Amino acid sequence: MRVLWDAGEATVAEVRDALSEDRDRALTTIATMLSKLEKKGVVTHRTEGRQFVYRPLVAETTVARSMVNELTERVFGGDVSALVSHLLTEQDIDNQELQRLIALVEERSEEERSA
Amino acid sequence: MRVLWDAGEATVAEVRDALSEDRDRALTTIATMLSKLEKKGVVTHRTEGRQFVYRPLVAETTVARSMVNELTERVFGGDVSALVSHLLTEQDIDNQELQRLIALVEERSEEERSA
DNA sequence: CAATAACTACTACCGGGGTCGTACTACCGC
DNA sequence: GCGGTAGTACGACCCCGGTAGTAGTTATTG
Repeated sequence: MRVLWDAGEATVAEVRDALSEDRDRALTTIATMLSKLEKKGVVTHRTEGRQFVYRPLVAETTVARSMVNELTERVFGGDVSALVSHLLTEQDIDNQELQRLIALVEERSEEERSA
Repeated sequence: MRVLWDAGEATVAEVRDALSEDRDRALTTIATMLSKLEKKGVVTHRTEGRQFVYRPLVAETTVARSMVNELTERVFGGDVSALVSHLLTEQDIDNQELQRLIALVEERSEEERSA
């Protein structure tokens, strides 16, 4: 998952190490997960010595897109504005964050105008 | 779930009817779901005649908040701006939608300034 | 060369969400 | 009063994601 996105590729042990701050899983747990992910087609591996080096097959943004879409659909009936509105009113957003959001939206607005 | 949010309260049959556009489940399916939801503490029911009338116990915005939080955490490392940025660049947003977003952000910005 | 360590393969288990069938109960119409 | 029906209770499955143990295989090392 995330580890592979960040590292580009990694062995089972490397993935486990990268995840070790989170919690300690058995090595076989990681190996099983990676196998299952491979069976699902989202990662692949090559053999290097006697280890497997795994590599993601789907881009992080692709997954992000589908997850955001799913959430927008399920929770906000597909209305992106409703999601943003929720963000602005229900989520904790400090002033600094708000400034960044304004900058983002304005930037996008610029692009749109020149397009 | 959603049906109860919308209707305020509903019997098993009403929930099934409201969901029937989606797909046809057996009545017992709905009843089981509602029981499980009740055991989880998110809905409750009163008895009216020989039917149960279910009512949500948690607000929709509460659930929305936790789901959005979870997504923001898992996918964007807790960075709300990253989520919005993703929305602006990766998701399909038409001009009209963008205008609404701008209005929303500006409105929020106003409130912030006067606070 | 033999013991051990490093890895993967395979299988199992658990919990949770979703689906339903069967059993039970109480009411209603005749 | 009795049969049928409307409705819930309970338990059974299935699938999936996460976790891990055990077995088997290959390399390493003394």
